[in-house]
Amino acid sequence: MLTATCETKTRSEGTHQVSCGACALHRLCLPLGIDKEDIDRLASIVSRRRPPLRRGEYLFHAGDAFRAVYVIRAGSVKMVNGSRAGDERVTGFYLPGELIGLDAIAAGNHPCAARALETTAVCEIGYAELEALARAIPGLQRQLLRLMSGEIRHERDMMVLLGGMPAGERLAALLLNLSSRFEQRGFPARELRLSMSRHDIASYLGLAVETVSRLFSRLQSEGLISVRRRQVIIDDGDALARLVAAPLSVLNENSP
Amino acid sequence: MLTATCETKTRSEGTHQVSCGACALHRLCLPLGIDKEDIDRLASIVSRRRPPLRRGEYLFHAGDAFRAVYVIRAGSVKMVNGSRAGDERVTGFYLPGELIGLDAIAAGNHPCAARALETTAVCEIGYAELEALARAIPGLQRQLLRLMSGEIRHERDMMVLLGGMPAGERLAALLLNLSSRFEQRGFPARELRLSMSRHDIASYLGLAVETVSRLFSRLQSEGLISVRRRQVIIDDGDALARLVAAPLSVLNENSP
DNA sequence: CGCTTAATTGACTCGTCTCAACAAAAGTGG
DNA sequence: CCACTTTTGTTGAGACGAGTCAATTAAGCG
Repeated sequence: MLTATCETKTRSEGTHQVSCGACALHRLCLPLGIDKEDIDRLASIVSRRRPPLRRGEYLFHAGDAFRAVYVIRAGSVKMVNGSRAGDERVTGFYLPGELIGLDAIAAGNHPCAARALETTAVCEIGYAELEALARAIPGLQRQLLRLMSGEIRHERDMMVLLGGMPAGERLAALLLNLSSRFEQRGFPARELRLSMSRHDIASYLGLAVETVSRLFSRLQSEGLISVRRRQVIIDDGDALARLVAAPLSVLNENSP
Repeated sequence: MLTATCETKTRSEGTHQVSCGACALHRLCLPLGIDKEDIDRLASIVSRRRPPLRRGEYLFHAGDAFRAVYVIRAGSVKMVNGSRAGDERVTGFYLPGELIGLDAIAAGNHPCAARALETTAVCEIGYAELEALARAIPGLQRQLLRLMSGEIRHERDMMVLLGGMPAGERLAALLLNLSSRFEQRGFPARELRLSMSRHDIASYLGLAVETVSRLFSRLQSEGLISVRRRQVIIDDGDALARLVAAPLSVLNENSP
């Protein structure tokens, strides 16, 4: 196994072969707000996982013991909640620079599985080491807390979306969300190449696959987007945004 | 104003009049896993907010600058998302010992308002101080991260609930959740005195008030609970739990 | 070039929302 | 303390959105 040997060597000699400081994603990731020298200390506890995951492979399974958190380096990942097939639900999509596994701290094991949507490379960070280093580097602690706080906020927004918005607005919200995250990463904001299937999208948005498919068609026929399979072009982002912000029913302020 | 004077005095002289170590809630709250002496340091940055909030009063509003986090000492609070009336949505209910405000760290202001459901007392903890102290006390940092992680996990569970479960199971899940949290706090697990209105419950679960009302009636007629207004008795907790765990459709494992 | 999987579209069904009326508490003021 | 209004909760009838079932087309992939 030539490959395996090669990979092993890479790992043993090059835990921080490419420093976090030199990483293109450092503005989105843990290093944000950390001094140059401290970044090297961070890099020293980051290990790149040897072979990239291929489409469909699991980074970890639901129930796995929690040892490390991961940052997507390239590719994308979906979080899947639910042990047995059938009640499987996608709870999130993660792009390069995003940190996953933080939801496992409390219980000590991963509540969801992480599964690659395409060929995906990740950085692995032992949690014990991360926690210790966060104590030593104030900026790291701060950024870690910020990222977790942002995650809470995002999940809450999704709660509101899933709990109250009609199907069309859910899809519009997802497209806008992906668009802005793509843009942050240097991809064109209006040309999305979705790595996830309609099935994944439907599961994430709490809809049936058929509904998602119909919605893509409808948004296209209304001139808001152009769809060709997983290639989506946002033609009228403002209209999409207006959809999402749409005030539904007009209720009055009511007591406590 | 005798009361006001008294309260003011209490605050100025007794920021940590009742130490966190002596607090009945310390097993649920930040002090968990912290040494006795360190608890005093924690107590020194905790201030009790002077007059308790009365039903309907706000602890903070959506958009308020983020300065502190709060722990419910007594009473209960709802988190309300949405600026103007109409798109108001309840995103959570918080009981004694629970920490709120962590979702504000990332953006620097509160995304949701916190509103008292009944007479409610809180502890206020300046975030700058908390962050600094977390660096000095490993156990505190750990507990803070654990709490945030738990919050992420909980919000995610709610996402799954709201995205995929029928109305009846949503209500059942809420009742069971409240039941176990009541129990942790020393209240009887099967006799719930709900502090929130049907309207709040409906908003939280993403349902219409009428649907919630009907569901209470239905669960009662099925013998699972006994309802008299906000007094709920859980007669068959196992049946409720079975409802929640119910596997819906049987889908097959499907690729990436 | 078949075979399997992914995606689209149509017809019908069902759950939940909306509208509307009503009942029971809980305040409010004379 | 009682009539008053205002909340809060319950219940019914009809409408609509989204799910299910089913058939068809278009891609991947070996």
